[in-house]
Amino acid sequence: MGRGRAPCCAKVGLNKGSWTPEEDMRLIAYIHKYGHGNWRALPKFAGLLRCGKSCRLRWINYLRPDIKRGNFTKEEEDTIIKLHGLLGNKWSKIASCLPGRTDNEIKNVWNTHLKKRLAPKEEKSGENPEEIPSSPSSITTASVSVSCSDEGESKKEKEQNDKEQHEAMDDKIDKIELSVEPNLDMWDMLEDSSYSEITHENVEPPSSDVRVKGDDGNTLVDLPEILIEPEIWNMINDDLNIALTRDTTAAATPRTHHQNIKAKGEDEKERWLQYLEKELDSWEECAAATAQVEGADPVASYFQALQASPSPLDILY
DNA sequence: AAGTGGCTCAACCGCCGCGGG
DNA sequence: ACCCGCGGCGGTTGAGCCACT
Repeated sequence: MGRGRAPCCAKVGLNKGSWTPEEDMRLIAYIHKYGHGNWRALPKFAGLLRCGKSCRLRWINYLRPDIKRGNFTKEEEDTIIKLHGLLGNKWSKIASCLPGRTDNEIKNVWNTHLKKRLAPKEEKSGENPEEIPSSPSSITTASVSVSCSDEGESKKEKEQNDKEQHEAMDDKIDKIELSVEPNLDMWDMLEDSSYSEITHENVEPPSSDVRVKGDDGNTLVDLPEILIEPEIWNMINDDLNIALTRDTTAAATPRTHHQNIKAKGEDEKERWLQYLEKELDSWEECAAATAQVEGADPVASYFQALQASPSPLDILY
């Protein structure tokens, strides 16, 4: 603890453990519509029985649009190894150099795979791979030009940090080459669609740009942008593909999460599009219905409807 | 088929640094 | 100068999965 501050949230009455699809959807829909200016307050406004930290972690490590799924490539592993040699256990810094990968993921990969893989070499060479090289000589064979991004930072901070990092690196090394993919700046994309950070001083969330009009042309209700932007659905694309690949009528062979991720293909994409269209209709129906009731929550209505008519999400979990 | 041990990874925990009041 | 709230980070945990016996 820092200076005796209170816990980030009152633990009593809050959900812990694995996230349910409903919680995921609530978080996605809320963040996509209102942003996450205040993690502490977010669960309250999103109707989630989670602490802010849990929401933040779930978003950053799993629900973010630019998360890359699947196994690490050889290039990515090499990058991690090299950067770990440079930076040590600075997982967030390493992650910033691997677009689509999270610090948590990298940490897991290091602890479960790379560390062990390097262990035999360490025994042979007598070196400890976890130690940050004390001198540039230990990495003289490499030559790196790193393009890192710290997505959570403001541009000013980012520039400053980048400068400091590069200066620090320059002190340690001459030049190291890493194959780093071009940064995927999904945040820019999201921010363009009224995604900017907000504070939650008022109980009422800000109004949306997205509205549905009634037959008379009057605005009926603010809708989550999930209605019109398929990109947001990509966040859960992989998981939904799992559901869609299952044969819901026959006794399909159960498949693991990893197997399903690998099973993606054109057929799944087609079926996904069909599901998307169907699902968007569901949202519109719920939104139209809740529009008749002042203060009604379209998200809540959506999930109430889901209980009556299960979607692939229900099959998935 | 059942038991078991190892592995994976999502999630939690506690601490730290920063910035605002 | 100090206090406090918050976001972020790194270490750790444990449930679920899988391979092997």
